[in-house]
Amino acid sequence: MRAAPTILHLDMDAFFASVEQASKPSLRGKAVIVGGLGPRGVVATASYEARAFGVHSAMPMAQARRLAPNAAYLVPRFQLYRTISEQVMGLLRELSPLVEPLSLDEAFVDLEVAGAAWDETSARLVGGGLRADIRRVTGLTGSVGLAASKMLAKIASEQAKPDGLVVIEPGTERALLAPMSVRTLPGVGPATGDHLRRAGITTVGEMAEAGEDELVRLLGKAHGHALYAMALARDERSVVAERETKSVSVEDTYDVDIHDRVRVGVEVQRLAERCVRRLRGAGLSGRTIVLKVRRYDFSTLTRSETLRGPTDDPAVVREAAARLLELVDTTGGVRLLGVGVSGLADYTQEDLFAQAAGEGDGGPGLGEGDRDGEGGGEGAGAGDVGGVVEGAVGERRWMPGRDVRHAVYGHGWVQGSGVGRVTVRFETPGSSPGRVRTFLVDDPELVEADPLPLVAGGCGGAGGAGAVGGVLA
DNA sequence: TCTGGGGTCCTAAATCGT
DNA sequence: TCTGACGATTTAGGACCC
Repeated sequence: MRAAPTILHLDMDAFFASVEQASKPSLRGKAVIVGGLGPRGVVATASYEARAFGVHSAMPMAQARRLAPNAAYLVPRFQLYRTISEQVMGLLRELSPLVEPLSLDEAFVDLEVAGAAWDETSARLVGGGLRADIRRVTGLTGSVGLAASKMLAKIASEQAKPDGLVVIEPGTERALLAPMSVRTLPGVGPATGDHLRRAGITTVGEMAEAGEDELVRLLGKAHGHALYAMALARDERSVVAERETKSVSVEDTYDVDIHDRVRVGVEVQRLAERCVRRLRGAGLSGRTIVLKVRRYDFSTLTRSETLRGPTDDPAVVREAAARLLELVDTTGGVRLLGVGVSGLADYTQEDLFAQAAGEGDGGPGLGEGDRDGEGGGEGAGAGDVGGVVEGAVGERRWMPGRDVRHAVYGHGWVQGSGVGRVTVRFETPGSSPGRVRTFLVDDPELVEADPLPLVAGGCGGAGGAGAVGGVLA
């Protein structure tokens, strides 16, 4: 292990919720909950104000509504989050070329290889400067952890939250870790945590005491060895900038279980097509097709088939998925269906797709495939892409949180809609909290709009992140 | 009103080739 | 041809992460 705290972990604070608060002044200081709004939605992110009510990520939305009935409930806007995330990652890459994003709101940075930091003082300086830059460029706060390994840097940023910076000094690691819960270690989730607890092990110190052989006996070879090393604060994993994709998949949970076998088949076909669109958008093809079925009782099964060679042909994937569906019993109903492709290869078969795709989805535009599927499972299976969905009767449904523009009142966002009306609050990131007005859902003066930059001046100091302003403008 | 969506990695059993 | 050993690959499931 290195001798100085030169691995940095950044974790943006309540990222999705914070972005929404930054773009909607009336929500600042309020409980904001972002997640799927359907009957089977779960919380993606809760603002710190909402956490005070006991709401947290992965909690069923229904439970969140009971705990915080007056919170603002919004659907995620991944396109916007991606844009902000790019700005932040751009700042990280100014510190070092070795940046490993873990998700939209988290990343590791190796400061040592870049010579950006070499001891505690210089590391602290870099971390503080980064936090200031993030606030200046995005208007948001992030927490920074600095330590000699990935695991410890991540634990440090956890302790720093919210809006802080923590350095774990080399030499102090084991003493720091010893009293902590085993659940602190990466790789110890609910199942492993229970397993260890039944063996009388609840803290990291007890794990280290138990010894390597005992952990291997309890948890298996790979897991046992890995966790024993972690318990001793040994973690040699390096920061890796580019990790290649191993699989691509799409799945939908339906608002109500599907019982009709024909309908199940139709859904599987659409999922297969969506999956291939994403696959192609990434310039990939794959050999193994996987069908995933979650039944009415939440039991989940997968069936897979490996082809002779990689494909990105929608017809081939559709047919494989259909064959796999024949292997599963869906009586009783299904709540989720998914289609995935793994065993990925790096090439695309140029012309096969164009032939098979035929008309309908506008052809194989690059990057296009990445845009769909993120609005959360639409129960009726409507192919929702933006925030507005055409209902069966041709009536527009406005998604809460969506940005809109009104010919007279200007820029605002959808606060809620129902019984033919839509309520809009008119405000922008730079304005003071705005007023609310209600319109008919089909008011022609009301149109969808793109999000505005969170900070005046748009792309700020993020050198080279030229696309940012364009997307937001 | 119980429990999302997109991934990664590991294990174990079955299967296949030599 | 039968039997066995051994490794690689396929398949299914589970745990974990954000």
